[in-house]
Amino acid sequence: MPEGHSVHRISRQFDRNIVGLAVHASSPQGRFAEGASMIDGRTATQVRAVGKQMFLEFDDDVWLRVHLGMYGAWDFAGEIVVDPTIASANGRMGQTNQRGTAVEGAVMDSAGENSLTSIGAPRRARVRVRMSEQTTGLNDEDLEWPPPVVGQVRLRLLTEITCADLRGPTACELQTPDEVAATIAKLGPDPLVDDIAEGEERFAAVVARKPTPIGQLLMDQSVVSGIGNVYRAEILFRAQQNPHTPGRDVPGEVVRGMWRDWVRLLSVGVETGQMMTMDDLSPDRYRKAMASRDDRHWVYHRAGLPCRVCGTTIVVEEMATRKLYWCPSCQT
DNA sequence: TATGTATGGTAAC
DNA sequence: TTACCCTACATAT
Repeated sequence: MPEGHSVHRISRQFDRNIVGLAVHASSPQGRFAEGASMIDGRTATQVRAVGKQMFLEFDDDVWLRVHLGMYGAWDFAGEIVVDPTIASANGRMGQTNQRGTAVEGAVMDSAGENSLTSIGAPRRARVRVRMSEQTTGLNDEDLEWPPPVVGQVRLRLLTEITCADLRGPTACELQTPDEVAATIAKLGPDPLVDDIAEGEERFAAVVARKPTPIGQLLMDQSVVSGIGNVYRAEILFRAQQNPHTPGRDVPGEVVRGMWRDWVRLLSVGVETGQMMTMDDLSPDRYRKAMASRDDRHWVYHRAGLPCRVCGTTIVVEEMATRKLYWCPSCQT
């Protein structure tokens, strides 16, 4: 369930647990057997996340490109270094098992949001982690090593102590350095990869000459990286923009404002693991939001419900084959 | 328990 | 334009 923030979080986990180590690679499902055999035995040397794609480099200029698509997921298991920000976003993560034998170091309790966050440094814990917005604690059956393969695992990467399983990706392939560069070159700016000011220039320049509706441009990964259907709807609402306005007709300062908003939202998303788009509310708007319903979004998935700001019914329509939610009154 | 939908993108038609 | 990847979750039964 990844928009850009998820991929950057996954990349962090690879950086902490895989990079610098030799891996045993396999394709239990069989569909990436050839690629896995090419990786097998090599050392991971660096990881990069750009937009919704992740690139993992191995010895001898062998790169793995992964795009999770809609269903893809990485599951980490074994003894992993837990990112404190990831731990803080998941109350159940790092839970000790009943026997209490499998956990090393200080681990947060089942209530979450305590020790790991406050320590501010990664700790080792033996856990099973789904790299989306949910994690599971440790059960006795998870102690088996290597972990039993469950379901369709396209690629398994094993170090001495860590297991990373990839399921259901849209893309999982090996690339040469030139191919990696070409793939990245086709992508629009990513606030966590590119210089913020340069990214703003690139984004604004492209939007300024496009007749395409701004609602489509925000989803176009060659225009800006990492924005998906949720962030698109929310950014448009926060900027009070009609999704149908041609890019070139959106005031330049508004376009730049949307980039800067994405910079902020992505940062929040990476730190919290959640697409929180109602963060910087004015006190008045905040009260209204809290009074209406326990939800994280302004308009996403709220078709038929009253706008949190003006009460107008939120509408849904198809744009670029995806559902677009917006407020016809606030977004003009 | 079964069904429908989804945060994405590519390839085949 | 459609199939597909083949998971997770919400909702219906």
